[in-house]
Amino acid sequence: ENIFDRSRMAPKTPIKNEPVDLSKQKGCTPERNAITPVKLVDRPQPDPWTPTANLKMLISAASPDMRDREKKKELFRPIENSEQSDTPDLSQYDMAEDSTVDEFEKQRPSRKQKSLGLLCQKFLARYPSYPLSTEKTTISLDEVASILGVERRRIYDIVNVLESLHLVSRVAKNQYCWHGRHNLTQTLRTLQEAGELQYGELMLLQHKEQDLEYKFGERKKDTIPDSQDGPLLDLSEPDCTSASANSRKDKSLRIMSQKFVMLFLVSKTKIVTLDIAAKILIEETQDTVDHSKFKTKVRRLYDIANVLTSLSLIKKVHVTEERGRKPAFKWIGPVEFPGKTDEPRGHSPMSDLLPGTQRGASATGKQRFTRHASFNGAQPCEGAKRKVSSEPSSPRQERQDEYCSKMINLTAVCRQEIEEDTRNPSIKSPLSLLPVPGDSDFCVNPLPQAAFPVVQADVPSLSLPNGVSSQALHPCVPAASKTENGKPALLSNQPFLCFPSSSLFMLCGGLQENTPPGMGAAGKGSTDAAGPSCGSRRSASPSTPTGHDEPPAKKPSVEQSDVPLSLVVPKKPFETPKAESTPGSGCTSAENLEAFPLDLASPVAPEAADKESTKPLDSQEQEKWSQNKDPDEPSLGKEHLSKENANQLFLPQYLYVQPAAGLSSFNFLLSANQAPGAVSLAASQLPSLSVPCVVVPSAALASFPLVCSPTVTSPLSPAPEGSFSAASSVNFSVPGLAPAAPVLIGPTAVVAPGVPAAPPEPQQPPAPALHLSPALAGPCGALKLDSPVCLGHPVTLLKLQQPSSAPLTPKSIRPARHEAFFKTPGSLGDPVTWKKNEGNQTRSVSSVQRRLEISSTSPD
DNA sequence: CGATCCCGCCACATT
DNA sequence: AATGTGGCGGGATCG
Repeated sequence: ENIFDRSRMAPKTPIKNEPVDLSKQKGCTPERNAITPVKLVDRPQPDPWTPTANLKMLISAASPDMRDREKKKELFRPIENSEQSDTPDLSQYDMAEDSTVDEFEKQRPSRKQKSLGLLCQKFLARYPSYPLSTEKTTISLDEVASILGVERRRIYDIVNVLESLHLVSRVAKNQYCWHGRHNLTQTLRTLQEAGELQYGELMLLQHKEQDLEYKFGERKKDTIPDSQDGPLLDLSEPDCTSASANSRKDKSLRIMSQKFVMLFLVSKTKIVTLDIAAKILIEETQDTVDHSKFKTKVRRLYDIANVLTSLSLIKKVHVTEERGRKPAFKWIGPVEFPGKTDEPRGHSPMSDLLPGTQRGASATGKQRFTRHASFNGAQPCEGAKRKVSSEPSSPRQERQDEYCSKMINLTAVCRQEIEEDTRNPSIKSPLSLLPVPGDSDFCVNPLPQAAFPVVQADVPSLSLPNGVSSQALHPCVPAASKTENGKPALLSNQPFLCFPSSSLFMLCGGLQENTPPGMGAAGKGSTDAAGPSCGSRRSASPSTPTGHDEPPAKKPSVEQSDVPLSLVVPKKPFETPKAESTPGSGCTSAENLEAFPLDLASPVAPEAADKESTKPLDSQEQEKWSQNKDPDEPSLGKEHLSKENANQLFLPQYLYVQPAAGLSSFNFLLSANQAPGAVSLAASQLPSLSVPCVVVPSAALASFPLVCSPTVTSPLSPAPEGSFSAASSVNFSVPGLAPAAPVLIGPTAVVAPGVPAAPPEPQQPPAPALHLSPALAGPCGALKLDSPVCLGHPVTLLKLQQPSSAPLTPKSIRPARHEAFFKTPGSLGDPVTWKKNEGNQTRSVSSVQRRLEISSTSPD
């Protein structure tokens, strides 16, 4: 009702902002247009009394939806968009005018009408929840702001949150790409996994203390010299404050939003009180926490909560604790994500988003440059950039990591009594990794690379567990398969294991190229197997893949999952905390996510494949990535097998990559074991290159060439888009990487490919290098990679450090965490292997192995 | 009076 | 320097 008033009023208000210029708005995509026919009017200036009022009016006039909505709903509640609207408007208008006009005073729009929640609903109403894959809808901030009648600032609030869930991705300045909820499930799954890592323990405890927070020890990071992880984590966080160096921005709403969501996903009760969330999010500081800081945090949480409420993911409730009632929110979105779910990266799932925008990188917070670097690296492809001129991305990338996390205590969360609902026992399962595929084009983002680094690490750990899980999803996969005997198999199951091989595989497969990303959607996909095309991303179906969140089974599956995992799982309660400190790992969660896609994709992929294969739906997707995949493998043995496999993997196997086209001379060797990470990275990042790979059993590198198409080809270079996509994955593109990453390996354990390594900056050679051979580094960086170098080392792993990516690595960190989890007592076993530094990763591996009981020895 | 959270200043980033 | 982003918190409203 008020609304109307508003409208009328509007005219009067003086405007301040107002801006509205429609001019620019261009539009967006066709779809959009269709949807919203109107755009807006004109008029800007007016004389309105209230500032916004006029805008609103305009807006309303313009978009039917909005209006409806407004009226209808009050605030939050979900909206569906309906479109019904139109008609009414007119009438309204009229009405409005008549009546109120003067009163504006009274009526003022009431604060509620201007609430972010309502605004968000309006925003969401403008776009389809499940847009066709085919087109991408672009969103112009200016346009939307004017249409909705709000200042741009408010739109940023909404978009930032949506971006954290991958419902949109930033394409360029002032431009966002609407993805809808297709990938929401995947995103949530990823967040859940990340959340478990970070907060899992806490949750377990939850009840125990409420607030406890432990501090996680100090993060350790010690080991890691360089990188990334450390930094991220650790530092991370400061939250704000200081600003200083790290970008303050990094953290931001986006990250906060992801963390907030993570808390819900990890919580058994699915209810999180604001104060607890705020404490957790504040991370470190808690103790100290200034009251003001806390207050600010809460404020932000309200902002996020309003958006999430509009998405119908949460709802407000109150919990009564000892002290009394406290405001809280309950998760009402999907709870479980069966293993997979989507995967598909086909479309562009989140990964896209992530990478593209910012997420990817990350790395340290501080250096922003990195971004650039990354870009460079990544970019090579034109593709990437092509799209937007201004890409946004670069900059932000990093942020995420940053502070990842510190995790904290959440504990409390659960316990309280909630008013509304009770608690559910449910829960989550564990971890699976996510598969996320990346890809996609739409987003364009160049930066994918970053991500993967992390991945590896993580993956391993988790993965297995679920059988389900699998997240695999990914596309990647299989191709190669076989490389070594069994390995592949392994892959499938285990995440980790797989990597190596998988990665390779992927690469190989990829090589082929992918079709151009863009291609039509449908067409390409065709088969999986065949599919070289991987790239395409999307093939087809728009929605299918993931299946929307909704439908999916959310819960059902859930339960199952948990159990299985156990192995790896995280649970490690206390230890972890400190142990790993997790520095990095934890943090990254968000990033991870992002990262995941990339990485995961590869590694995981295998698994995914399996599942998928199983599943019907995915077929498409599968296709994509799979291209080659071998379904066979999937086998399912999953766990068991995997273990075994794993072992195998760990064994000294290495992969060799030959130089391929892209790289020129790049040769890689990966250790099978760790490689994963490495590999993955590569894959992810680089879109372009394809490299032939070979795996070498232990020693002999040379010999086998496996797979891969030697040539690469990738004419197109899908780089940009494709990169992730399955196809992409396949290829290695190294471009970016190459430089950055040094792939090389260190003789021993390397640790980390993932984790540790991450050098902060690309540019620098990573110092981290812990192991890397210096030489390599240099070259690599350059891009050029000299392969030779690498080769030299016997063992080695790869690590890529990417320049930009490097930062990314941090994400990897996560893995570390895993380690922690894993960390078993014994892990230390190999001397060599585990170095401290690497420890993390390595360790994790080891532990894993252990779990697996692997005998593996060290390479060589 | 506490819970919400709009509003918009202003710092930082990108053009 | 202009413009895009978005942290942040005062203080107005709501309940």
